[in-house]
Amino acid sequence: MGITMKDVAKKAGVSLSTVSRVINDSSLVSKDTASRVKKAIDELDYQINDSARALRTNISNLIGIIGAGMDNPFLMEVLKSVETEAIKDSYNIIYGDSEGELEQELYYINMFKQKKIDGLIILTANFSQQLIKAVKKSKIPSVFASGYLQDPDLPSVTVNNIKAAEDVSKYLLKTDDYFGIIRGPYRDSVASEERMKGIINVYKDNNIGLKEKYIAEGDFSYKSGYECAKNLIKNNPNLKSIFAFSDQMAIGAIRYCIDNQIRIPNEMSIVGFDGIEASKYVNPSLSTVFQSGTVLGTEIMKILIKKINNEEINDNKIFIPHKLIKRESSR
Amino acid sequence: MGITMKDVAKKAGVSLSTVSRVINDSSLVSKDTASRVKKAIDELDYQINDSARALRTNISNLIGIIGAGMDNPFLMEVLKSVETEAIKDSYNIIYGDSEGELEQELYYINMFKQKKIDGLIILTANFSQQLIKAVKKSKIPSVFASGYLQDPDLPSVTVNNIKAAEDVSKYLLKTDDYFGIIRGPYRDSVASEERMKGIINVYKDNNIGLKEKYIAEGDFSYKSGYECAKNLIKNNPNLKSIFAFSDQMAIGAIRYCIDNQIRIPNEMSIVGFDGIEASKYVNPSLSTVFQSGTVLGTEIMKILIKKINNEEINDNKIFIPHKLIKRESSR
DNA sequence: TGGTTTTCAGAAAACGTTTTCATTTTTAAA
DNA sequence: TTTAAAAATGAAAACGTTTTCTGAAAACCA
Repeated sequence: MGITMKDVAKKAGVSLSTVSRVINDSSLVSKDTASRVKKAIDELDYQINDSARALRTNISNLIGIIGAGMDNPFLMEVLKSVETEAIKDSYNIIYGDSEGELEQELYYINMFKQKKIDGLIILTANFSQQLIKAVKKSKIPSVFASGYLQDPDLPSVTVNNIKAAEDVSKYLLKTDDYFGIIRGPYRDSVASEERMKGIINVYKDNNIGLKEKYIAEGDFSYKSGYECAKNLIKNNPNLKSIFAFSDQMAIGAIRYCIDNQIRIPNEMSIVGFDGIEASKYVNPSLSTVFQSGTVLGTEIMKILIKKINNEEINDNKIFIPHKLIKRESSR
Repeated sequence: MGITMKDVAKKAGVSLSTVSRVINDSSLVSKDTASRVKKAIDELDYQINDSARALRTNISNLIGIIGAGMDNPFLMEVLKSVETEAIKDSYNIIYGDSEGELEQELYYINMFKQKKIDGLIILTANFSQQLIKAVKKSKIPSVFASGYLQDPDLPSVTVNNIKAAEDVSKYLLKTDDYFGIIRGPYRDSVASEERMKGIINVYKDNNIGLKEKYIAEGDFSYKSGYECAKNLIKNNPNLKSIFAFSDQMAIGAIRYCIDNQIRIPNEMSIVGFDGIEASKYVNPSLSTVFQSGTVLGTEIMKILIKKINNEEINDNKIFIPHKLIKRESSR
């Protein structure tokens, strides 16, 4: 088909080995021949064949990402950041959307294994024990995002969900006796569980009972935020505050209040989570726990590349900073 | 390293060729041996090596996407849809974010060529003539999204930008003599130019002059929407309506009005473009031109797969439907 | 000068598939 | 039965790299 190393070798009057060495910046080739080879490469517009190289070296320069909930701007920011970091080391991102289904996750792991990916990133809001097991079994260097992992072998990079939820809880309980919670899905939800833990901590510290009826289960979407707000408010007529586990759900909740003439923040305080760009612009602007998707992505790649290169990792449980930002949607 | 076809062959007591045939569902292998081979594959948990296969067949089952502006939820929806379609045909998506820089675009094209991608999707709001030329030169089956392409060889899938802009213009001119425009970047912007054309058509039909001062250049972000609204309103004290070329910019513009006690829609009508999910939930809810990112993605893949398979394509300029949705942000 | 090290370059094997071609076995036809 | 055709299998080459091993040339040292 195209131009191969053979053509370059012939044109430059050297052997295949030499061309290969030039391409890989091997030291054991003289400047003279190196430049001659480079010239030939340029003139022929030679492109290396990565399949052949991958076959021979068992290195694909591919990093797989299994994601879900990509309608979430925060995860998007992470994805973009990961890509930006990856390309600096000449890694390409190969992306699969599992929609949170285990079956699909396993399917992608399989595909990615066949593609000989060098590293794997699990970028889903939830993950099940089976997934963790499958990732471990695959032996692919991996990093989990968005939830603390018990397993000491598997690195995770995430905001400190417990601490962040504590911050929000303390803030809301300053003006209120209790607050409604719009959490993420129960199933396999690591991050949501951690945040619940933080809330429970603060409730306990204040000797308040956290009742079941304060809690609604959403799926991080605008729509579920809207519905959950409706349920919470109906079940708790005196409710004055809501903590939603994503900005999108918080915005949905705001919309419910607006549609029902509930004034924010006078009659209802709403706090979100993530600090997506939109949170600044919605009306009322949204109080939220800011975390940087860009930082998250960068940290993920840092640790993943270390794993790929078999470098020492002193700490494989990374927490990225978070900050409670108070805006118009809360008192 | 791992299990290879050789191991399977040995275990099943057949030759390499036979194993290969079983894997590829070749008809010329007896049911008996086929099931024997399959059993061996299962028992050994054999995984094909895609590098080797790609080397031999020159088919990678990889589709490259060069994207930009992935903070735009609409493009994200397209990306997700493309991935969902692709996986149905066992294609994996390999994604590069060019940030709209030609240099990076070319870099990715190069990388992708080396990876022997089977197809290429250009998913950027803007594209330059150089990019088009480079794509064409690469000989990779390609599809452009989000702007009509002159070149008869290159397929494009997009909303009918001219028509959509005409719809909005007519709508706004019903209650107004003119309106402000927050457009996309001038540089290489195909979609923005098309929309401007639509606006100009309607202005001409109504014998109105479209003045320079009605136009502000944004970059599709919330922030630029905010800034552009500021400039437009300052330069046109009597301005009553704004048409923004993305929902994000429209939401930014809304925020500017709110911050400055300009009542929407009484004193200012605002119409966006894309119909992202958030447009329903913001306050006031946003009038916008809805287009389906999912449909766009599906159509892109349909045509791309045809190109990859060298199938006849009767029409390689596809327009997807759009619909002007009137909500609270406009009269 | 002769010998030793260092530097540079080539030959050839290997990576794991697919596929062509040849061969054997089975089935069908006579 | 014998022969021809069809079906099933195997051997081996090929895809385009990297890398080990070996050898030649150049540089260094005494």
